[in-house]
Amino acid sequence: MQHVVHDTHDATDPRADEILARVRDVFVEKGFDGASMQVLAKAAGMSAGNFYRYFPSKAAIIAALIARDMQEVHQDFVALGQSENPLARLRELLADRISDQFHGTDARLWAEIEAVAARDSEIGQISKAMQSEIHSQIIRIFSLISGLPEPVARIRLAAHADALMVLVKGASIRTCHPSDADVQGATDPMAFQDVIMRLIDSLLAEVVALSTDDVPMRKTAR
Amino acid sequence: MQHVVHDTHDATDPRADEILARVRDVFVEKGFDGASMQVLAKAAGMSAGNFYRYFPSKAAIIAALIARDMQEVHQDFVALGQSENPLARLRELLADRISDQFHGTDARLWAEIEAVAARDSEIGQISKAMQSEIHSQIIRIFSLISGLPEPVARIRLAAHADALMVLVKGASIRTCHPSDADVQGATDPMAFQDVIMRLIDSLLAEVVALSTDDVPMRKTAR
DNA sequence: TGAAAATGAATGAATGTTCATTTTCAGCGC
DNA sequence: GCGCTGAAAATGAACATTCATTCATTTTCA
Repeated sequence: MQHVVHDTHDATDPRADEILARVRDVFVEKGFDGASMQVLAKAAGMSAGNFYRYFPSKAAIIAALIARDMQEVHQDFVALGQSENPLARLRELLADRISDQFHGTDARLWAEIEAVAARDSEIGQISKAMQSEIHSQIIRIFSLISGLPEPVARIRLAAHADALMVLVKGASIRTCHPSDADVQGATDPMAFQDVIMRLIDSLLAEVVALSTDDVPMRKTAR
Repeated sequence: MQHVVHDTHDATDPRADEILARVRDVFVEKGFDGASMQVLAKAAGMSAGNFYRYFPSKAAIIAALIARDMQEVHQDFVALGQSENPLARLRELLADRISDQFHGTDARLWAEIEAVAARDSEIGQISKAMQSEIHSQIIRIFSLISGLPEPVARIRLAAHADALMVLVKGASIRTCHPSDADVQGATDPMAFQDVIMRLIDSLLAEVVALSTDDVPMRKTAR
């Protein structure tokens, strides 16, 4: 986890950033509807009333939370693009995100956001914007590692980018499942991550393969 | 919980079943906390008070909803096991579940349940039980198509089963995303499903490969 | 001193759940 | 058919609680 130095003045109020960091866990534990403004305010270390000076609504908090994550991811991708071996670095980054002992709570927050996004249109749009952002970034990297010009990659590899997102999100959610003390169904996490990584490799292999292959649409020979 | 004959009323009140069918959409649209008991009761065509004669709590409704789905999935798998070409049938079934024009709302309900399961322990346990059920069923099919005895398959292929579940769930959620009228990020659904199916094929290929391969744990060339 | 920051009690709306009451209706003697 | 009966089915108004949001008041501090 190469934590990029958080610039104090990143077009974001550092105070708000501090609040978000404290508030995040409450959302993870209690969910969107489960976390009351009073509790959130207390977690932020201030009174309920004052809390509204920073975030005019609960949805706004989630929105800011998403924006914060988006920025982080964005920076990761920028760094990725500047790397001299983007493919290898991408693989590393994905492996990290799947093993995810660090951002383990991220997955639960994502699940929460995903559910909320389905009914709250404001959050829904922001969430969709974030997904779209990430998708674009992946396409950019795909363009790099495949050698295809970006517009072409955007057309041919859009589905691959989508699949990659599904894989990583699903795997990270599965990985950080809470209280897996079952003797029965407990799958070895390592083996699971290995399988997922092999799937990712298979997907990335297709991406690089499409750079040499000129057929835009291949009828799956299977 | 072995082979229960799928009689028309399977130890389940047909009335309750009818109610669940009507109530389901409300949960899909409004979410767990968003759907009030009053609204749910109205959707079921009865008063709030009477509603409690059928379901003692909101969580109980979700629980019953999950149980219903589980039964459905269970039957699918039983039929799968009796098929004479389980591998091909499994592929078909997965493809169906991914394309999912039918059960499109299922995915959103799943997302909702997943989020709720993280904070409501009752639903969490039931949800986990369902996942475990499905996992077992998949293992059983894997055992069939690989030729490995079931206990062995349960050990060697647990991770594959997990990965398969992640893939299918993730893909179906992504597929049924609402209002994808964007000109920008709209990925061709067909292409997406193709990629996912190729990943699934890759996974299933590993499953059948492990039947001939005797190495229990392979260090992945890293 | 005065504006910004912060408080916390109050408000009003919403909601899960309960319950006293009413409705429905099958059985039954006539 | 008819009135009676009693239990199950159904109602909808209340209850207690919770919670987002507001605001008059107090504190901070440059």
